[in-house]
Amino acid sequence: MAIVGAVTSDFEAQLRAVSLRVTRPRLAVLAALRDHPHIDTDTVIKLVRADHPTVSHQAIYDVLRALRDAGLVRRIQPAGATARYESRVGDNHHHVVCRSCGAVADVDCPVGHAPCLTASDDHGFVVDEAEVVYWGTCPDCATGRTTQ
Amino acid sequence: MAIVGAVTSDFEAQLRAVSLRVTRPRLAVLAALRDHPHIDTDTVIKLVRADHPTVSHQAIYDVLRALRDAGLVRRIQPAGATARYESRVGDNHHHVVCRSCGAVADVDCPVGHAPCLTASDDHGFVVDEAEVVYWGTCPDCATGRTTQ
DNA sequence: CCACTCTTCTGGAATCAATCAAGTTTGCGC
DNA sequence: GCGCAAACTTGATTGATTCCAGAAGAGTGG
Repeated sequence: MAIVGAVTSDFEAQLRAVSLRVTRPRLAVLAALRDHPHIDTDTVIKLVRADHPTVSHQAIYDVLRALRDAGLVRRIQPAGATARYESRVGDNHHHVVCRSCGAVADVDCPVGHAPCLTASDDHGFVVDEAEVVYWGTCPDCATGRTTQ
Repeated sequence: MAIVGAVTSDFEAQLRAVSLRVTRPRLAVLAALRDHPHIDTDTVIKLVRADHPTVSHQAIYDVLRALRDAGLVRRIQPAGATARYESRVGDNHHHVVCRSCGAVADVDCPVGHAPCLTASDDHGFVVDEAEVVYWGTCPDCATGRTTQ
């Protein structure tokens, strides 16, 4: 598992770069986010416990919050769904969400930096980001309708 | 309060138009939504109980769901906040949300019909709506920072 | 290499929005 | 008015998330 080792030390560097201590739960969470682009909290807990059964759910919440505050991960929360996290940050991309199964896919932002849209009337708000959620039906749900 | 009576009968017409029974809780919820453009569930309960103290919270949730299913109100749920409802529907407008106090304001959509944006790569999804949330700081929080 | 300190993690309880279930009331067509 | 189905009341329950107190561990200086 030389590759895993190499990637783990990469995670370590990421953590040290933002002055966060390097702990097993944090490395495991980062690995889970690398392998699953749009992952919800519950799945993070399951994946982390596959390798480290003793990790508490509170640790996961703490880690995710710390990583979010440090800017290493982004939290997305489509209406009516539980929070999801993704490790792709910094390019201001958007998401397309399936109404029936909740699947999420990335959509590149043509502009690439925030805010990529300007409001017609901002009511005096200082807008720094425009978040776009495309709602629709994913290929699986559209064709087969078998997948739930 | 002749005006109130007139508006109440307007609500009554709205309900009948979508085959919903006219009940006091429903009229009270519609009145609350008319007076408060972006209202959360808890505030709806408080406002309705000001006039009808016996109305249960379950009734409010039922009414809001029925009105949403009927298309009379829209549910918006910015990440990290509780659900809010608005009675302005049908014009596909968007919202600007304050990061610090959660205030919401309407932003007109230049296109006016869904979907107003097209994804650069839709991953095979059939997109029917593009929801835009502008994140920023409202005038109160930007200047005084007193209103928190 | 060891001790110290502060951050992080563990385990458990609490909170809050929202939903579910059972029984009662009520709008509205007849 | 009658009766039925929709809607409401009461109360319990779920599920995601947060709070709290004490234990463990990471990083630092000796």
